[in-house]
Amino acid sequence: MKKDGNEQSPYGEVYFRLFTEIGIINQLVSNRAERAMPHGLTMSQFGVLNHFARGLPPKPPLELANAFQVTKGAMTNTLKQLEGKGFVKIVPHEKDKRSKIVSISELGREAHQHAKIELAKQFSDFTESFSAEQLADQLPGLEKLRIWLDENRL
Amino acid sequence: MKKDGNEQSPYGEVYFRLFTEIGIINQLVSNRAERAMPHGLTMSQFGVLNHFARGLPPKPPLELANAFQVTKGAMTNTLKQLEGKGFVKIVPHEKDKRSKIVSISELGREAHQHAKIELAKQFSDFTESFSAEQLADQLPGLEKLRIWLDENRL
DNA sequence: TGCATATGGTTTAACCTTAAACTATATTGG
DNA sequence: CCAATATAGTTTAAGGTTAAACCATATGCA
Repeated sequence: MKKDGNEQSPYGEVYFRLFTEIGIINQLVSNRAERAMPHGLTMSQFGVLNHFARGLPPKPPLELANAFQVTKGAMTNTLKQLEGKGFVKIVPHEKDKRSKIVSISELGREAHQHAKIELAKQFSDFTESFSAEQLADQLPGLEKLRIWLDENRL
Repeated sequence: MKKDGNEQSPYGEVYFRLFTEIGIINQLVSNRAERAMPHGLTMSQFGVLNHFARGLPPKPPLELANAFQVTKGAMTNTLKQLEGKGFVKIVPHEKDKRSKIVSISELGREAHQHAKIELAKQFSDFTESFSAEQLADQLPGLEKLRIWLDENRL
């Protein structure tokens, strides 16, 4: 238990390094992925399409904003782009007139599929260099972190 | 080896999920960390201070831009902020008159130390919930990914 | 019922990042 | 040596994000 700010404490270093690694990986992966996106999709837009394409049910913008950890304003913008491209449908909420319901369109499903193919191409050199087992081994630990961080947001 | 765009292939799903987890964790961690930053520091600015505070030698802006995977323009901005706060010193490169050399100042070291303390506070609930071993176990695999992605940038 | 407060969504201003144009200095090859 | 090209850094415009102000509708409670 270090008492001053020198903070060379082994434990502090470990979680600090872990988050640093994750930050760098995220940067490098996003960088690659962005460049591969078709239809002028941003990662945020792809994220929303992917959410619904995975089979999750239609939901209001606010729920999407929470799911993706962005502000309502950011989601308004993302959805406006997607709607403009015809990739999502946005209809008024039947019970709550303040709210809306977002769902993916057929065109949106096609765009998502296309985007996944482009992503697979963009990462083909990666997928050739790492085995599925190698990657799968990392997943449970990361999921634990993600779930905890998600349930303990400040 | 799937042939169409359905892309439900187990392998595709694994690396996709891995990157998704990393993206979410990064978002949640950045969110927390941003709010804890003292001195009006952004994460980018803290990153630069941290780089030098870890003992790495003075270097030109371009090297920093490469190290952090941002454009030269972004680094120009980050360094301008840091210089304005007196946290880094920027002097002309002696041999190459196009270039400069960035180093951390005493004030910068103090700010970095302060920031690390605030970060530790902000993540105290996290550090109480995960053991150092648990986190350390994740590191080697992530480092492998990071190194590969860094060496194989597009 | 009706007013106070909370909630969903949009808008605005400020800020950060990128890509690309631009300036200044280095390097290269004829 | 000098013209062509490359490199370091700055600037600019466009776009995304956040926080906060702002509507409109809901909810709670006297």
